[in-house]
Amino acid sequence: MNQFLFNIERTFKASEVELSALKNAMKEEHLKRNQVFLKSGQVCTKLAFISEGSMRLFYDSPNKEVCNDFFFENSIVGSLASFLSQTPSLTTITSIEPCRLFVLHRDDVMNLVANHASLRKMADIVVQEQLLRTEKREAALLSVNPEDRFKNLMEEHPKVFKRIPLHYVASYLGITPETLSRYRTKFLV
Amino acid sequence: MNQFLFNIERTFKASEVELSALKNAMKEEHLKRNQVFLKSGQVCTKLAFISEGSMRLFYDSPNKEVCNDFFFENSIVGSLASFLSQTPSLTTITSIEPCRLFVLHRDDVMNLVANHASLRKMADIVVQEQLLRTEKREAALLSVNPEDRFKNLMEEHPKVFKRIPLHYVASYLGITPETLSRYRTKFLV
DNA sequence: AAGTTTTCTTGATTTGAATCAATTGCATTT
DNA sequence: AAATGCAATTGATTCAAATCAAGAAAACTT
Repeated sequence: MNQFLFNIERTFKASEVELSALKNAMKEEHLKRNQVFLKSGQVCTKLAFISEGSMRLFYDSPNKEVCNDFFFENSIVGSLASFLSQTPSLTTITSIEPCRLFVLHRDDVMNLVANHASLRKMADIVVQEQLLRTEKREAALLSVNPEDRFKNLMEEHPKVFKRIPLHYVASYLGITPETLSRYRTKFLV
Repeated sequence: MNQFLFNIERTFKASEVELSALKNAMKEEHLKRNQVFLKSGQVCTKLAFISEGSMRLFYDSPNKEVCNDFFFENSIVGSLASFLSQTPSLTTITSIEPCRLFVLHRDDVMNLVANHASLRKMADIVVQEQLLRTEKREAALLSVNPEDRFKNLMEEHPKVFKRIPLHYVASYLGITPETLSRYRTKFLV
């Protein structure tokens, strides 16, 4: 949590008052491995700052799970689309490793952003980053072939391969676990 | 423009005052075929309501263009990520058919949403819809095979095939024009 | 209207990833 | 430590889409 608050103070020039308001709203929660944080169909009523651990966000469509994203310590997790629109989430979010979370409930978030300019700015940036991320991901899925997507991920986020089960990584890359396994032997040995 | 204002009045219960504020801020502009509305690298400083015509938003990466989305009359176009963050746009937006636009500049948008609750609500919903749309698209690109993506698009947005050059549609679907052509003969004849 | 360019189609071939099928490895449980 | 179940690898085969290569058909230009 301190890391989070420090980032906010530095990045958004948040005041003491704002920081303590934020701190008071955050409740510590723990998840074991493979526990559900948000189930698709439910409305997302909370966001979490991940202090330790890793999580994944995925579509659990009838036939197969599709892994959309991974989250590690020092990032904020939640279904923004559902959280903002208060409509049922299309995605499920679960822990991968055991997690220490600092949870913010929607009412508190709404109060905080309504009353504190720097926190409003922070919230806007969370949304912007999500928009940028999905825009890039869309383009990558359309224009980069699977093998290069693998190479890019290896280069940009090597820890994904160390901490995330590979069949989830395969799903994230849009390939089968077999193909991922072959890429690994092809490029690592 | 009237269609747009009517929608806003009905959906967001905007008052007379709010509607006329919005109306005053909108400037009519016309685009010929294949004219640029926003070039990648530039900051997106305006949004447009499309009154007539069609547009496309795409990544113009070095090797190939990747078409991310199409827009038709009665929708709002712009790079939200760039518009909100005021960072250079990753995407380019051009007209496909000749367009009649009603353009809103950023300063005006910011003033309108700061001063009018119903317009703020509208802006939030524009962002939410974008988040939902990209979330779904991501999942579709990962979990639906190209042929089914084609069939879904045929079913959900048949006008795309009538009004958009097919090589753009192919790019949107993540396939080559040749493959799209084969799907068409396979399913239509 | 003739010519030029762009878009779309059709066919032959290649290629890369999925699928099918076992096997091995690893970790959790008892 | 043995047993169970899940995860990852490896090999053989199939299949779907890309690529390569012309042509045909529209759509602009002059």
